[in-house]
Amino acid sequence: MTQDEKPKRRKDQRPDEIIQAAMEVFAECGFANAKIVDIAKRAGAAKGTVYRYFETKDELFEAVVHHYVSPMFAQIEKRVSFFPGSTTDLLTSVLERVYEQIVNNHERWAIMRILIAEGARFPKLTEFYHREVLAGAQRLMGSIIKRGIDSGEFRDTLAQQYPGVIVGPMLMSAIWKMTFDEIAPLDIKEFAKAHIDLVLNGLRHRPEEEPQASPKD
Amino acid sequence: MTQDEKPKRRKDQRPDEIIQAAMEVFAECGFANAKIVDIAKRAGAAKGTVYRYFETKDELFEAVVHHYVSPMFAQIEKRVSFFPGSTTDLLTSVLERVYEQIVNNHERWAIMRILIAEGARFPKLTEFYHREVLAGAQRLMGSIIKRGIDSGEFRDTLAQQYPGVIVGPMLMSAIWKMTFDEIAPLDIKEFAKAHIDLVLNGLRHRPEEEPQASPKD
Amino acid sequence: MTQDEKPKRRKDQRPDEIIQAAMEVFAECGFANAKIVDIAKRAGAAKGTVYRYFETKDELFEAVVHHYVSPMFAQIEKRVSFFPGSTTDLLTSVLERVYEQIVNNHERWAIMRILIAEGARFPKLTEFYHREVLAGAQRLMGSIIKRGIDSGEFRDTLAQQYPGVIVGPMLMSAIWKMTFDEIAPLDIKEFAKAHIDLVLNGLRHRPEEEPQASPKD
Amino acid sequence: MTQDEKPKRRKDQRPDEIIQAAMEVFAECGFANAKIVDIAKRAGAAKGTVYRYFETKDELFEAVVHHYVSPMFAQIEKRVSFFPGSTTDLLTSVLERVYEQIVNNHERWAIMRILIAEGARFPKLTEFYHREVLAGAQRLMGSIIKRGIDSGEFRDTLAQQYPGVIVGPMLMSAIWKMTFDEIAPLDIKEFAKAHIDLVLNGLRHRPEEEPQASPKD
DNA sequence: CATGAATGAGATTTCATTCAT
DNA sequence: GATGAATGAAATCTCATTCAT
Repeated sequence: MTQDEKPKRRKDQRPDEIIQAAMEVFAECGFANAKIVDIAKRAGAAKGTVYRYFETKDELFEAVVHHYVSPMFAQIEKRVSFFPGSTTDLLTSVLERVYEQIVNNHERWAIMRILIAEGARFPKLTEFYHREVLAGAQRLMGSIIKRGIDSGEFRDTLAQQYPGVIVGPMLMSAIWKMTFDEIAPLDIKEFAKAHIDLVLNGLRHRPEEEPQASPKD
Repeated sequence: MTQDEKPKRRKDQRPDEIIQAAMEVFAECGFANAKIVDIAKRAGAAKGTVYRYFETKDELFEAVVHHYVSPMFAQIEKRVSFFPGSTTDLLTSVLERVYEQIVNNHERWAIMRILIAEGARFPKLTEFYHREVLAGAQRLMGSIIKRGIDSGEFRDTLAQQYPGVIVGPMLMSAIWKMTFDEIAPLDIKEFAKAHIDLVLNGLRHRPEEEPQASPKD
Repeated sequence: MTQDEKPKRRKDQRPDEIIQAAMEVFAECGFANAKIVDIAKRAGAAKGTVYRYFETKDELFEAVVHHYVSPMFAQIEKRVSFFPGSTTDLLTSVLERVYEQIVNNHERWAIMRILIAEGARFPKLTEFYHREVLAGAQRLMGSIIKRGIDSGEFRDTLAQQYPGVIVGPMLMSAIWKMTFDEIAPLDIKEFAKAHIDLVLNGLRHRPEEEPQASPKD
Repeated sequence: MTQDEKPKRRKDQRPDEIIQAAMEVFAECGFANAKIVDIAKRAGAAKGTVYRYFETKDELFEAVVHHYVSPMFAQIEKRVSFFPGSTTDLLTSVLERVYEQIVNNHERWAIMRILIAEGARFPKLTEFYHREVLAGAQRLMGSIIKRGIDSGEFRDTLAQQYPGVIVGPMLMSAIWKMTFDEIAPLDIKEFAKAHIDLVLNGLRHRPEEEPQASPKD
């Protein structure tokens, strides 16, 4: 069936508008406290309209996650493979980019917050999130570290298998922003600097050590 | 005929039993999805009994937080000031100890998870948590790093002012345990090793550099 | 297909239907014993529907009071000022009219009954009722008596300042109707006669007396 | 040890103390809103103690009514039959006495207020109240008026059969005191004066009329 | 398609009543 | 007898979901 029989006035922006509104409301209220009415209102629609596109609240939440989560590290991953400079520069650039997203793409982190909170109720989503985001992040970090090891810049550390030790502070800063920032504001730029400095120094070879082979002394 | 069908209730355990049951249910379901009936049942009591001790669900949650949160870093902080060895050993020991708590004191992290999720509804609690736990953790980490700098072991880094970059991975592992462990199990021991290795190397002086803050001499 | 199976709901009758049902149930049960479900059922609606229009039971009660209370003496007051006959006839007519309302407008008196019972919980409503009904009644009675005094028909009595002494028996009969009528039925018509006779004789000049307040002596 | 740290409970004051406390709480809150706990506390006892003496809240309320209601007009009735003076004086004295009770015996009127409110739930009590109080009041008033008619002081009016027209304003003032006094305070003394004046004048013969029932001669 | 009134399951909360100590 | 912790029925209120217009 062709889709242009009836030229739609709005094409079909409606679902997207709703997803966006839902994202906002979920981010503000969490899943359980978000009310469909509020989502509808924020999308400039009526309650019933939401149900034309999403059968249940759960399904709407799933749609939100799918919509906002997909393209996070995939993009970066590609650029990484063509990055010309040193791995130090690469890692710096990647981390800086992600920190920018913490400041700018508030929503993405909000999703993680909700999954942290109500993951038990959405095992499928949790898995999806893991597959789409976390696994990607791990792979990305792992490959960067490997690149550094291969190039002789980085030591051969366990960090390669546990990239969470690299990423962890970012998660912390994101959560802090969302939860404690009003009580104790966090200067993300400086935090990022501190983080990158720590991580790079933590990964780098110590000069007296032999590159490549780093037997414990 | 023995009388242990109904285990005797000592003095006034009831509130504590309820708090414990509540902790468990909150940890499993989050705040919004936890049902008072379930908490009561798990405490071996009836709905109404919960309300004898806690006027509202909110108040019960507050009690849970207050009960489980108090003595986290305060203890460690004292021991730190008397630690005889090198700061490297000290930091290692502290991190290891906290990682143990991630494995053993599941509940404490569950509280943070709920606060992350519903902090907006409990600003007082969020503040309380920050004051009792996070501020302590920051102070602790800050003082350890300062000790290392003063002793000449550590570089004078921004990490001193942003201890979150040290602690971040721990938070990540805790959240991972609670949220993604079934999908992708995390070996906390190894993770801890990777973390400690990264952090120590990240903080340590690189030999070619001049120690920036030599021990006062 | 017939269309009268379900009587059409015109525009927005729902709130009014609910208010009416609520009035009935409140009148029968009092405020505390009235159950929202019963009100809803009597309005041919479901529990939740009541809450679409009235946020709380209290608010519903307020709406009931506001709806049934407004135009009680205000109307009469206007007609009074144009009444052509003697004040004796006027007072007689007014009292008769109000007695008719006791018989016919059961609801209005029911409201007073509830306010008497639970006034403490609804100070705003009590004040509203006083302002809309009682103050009006007092003003009305006061002005009628003054008219009679000015015209020389009535003595200049304290009753002018305490019109409650005129109206009191009406209140009594209304309460009696609602509370004791099954035990000892009251013939309101005769009661009214007795009342009017007593009051008129109580107010009238005794012939041997000099009219105490002749028009501007 | 001193003797009365714990005041000795003579015989069994307990039930009476509870009844008194209940009276107070019922008067303040109405029946439905009165809580057994509060009654117990005010009686200086524990919840359970109330149930040693009164099986249910309803029964307690009945006891309260029985206790506070019994001896209201019976006493007066006897004194009336021996009153030496004129019926005018008698009626004046009776009304004055009852007005005093409005001011002093707040509780008795509170009972009526509750019966007005929740009479439907307590038909037995309503009947009891009617029998003990209202019927008595009617009889009393009826006999006084008859005495006045017989003595030639009063006209032979319908008021004899509807004594509510005499008593009505008292009820009104009592209700006013309990419900509207904070909004518009009522000077009961003056109100009583106005009432008595109206009633006496309303009952008295008008001189030009032939006494319809002349004193036996 | 869009709407929002209507629904009712389900959650919280209250409090009369019971009963072991 | 007295106590007050425990109980659970019953009421209020919320909100996801349905469906007639």
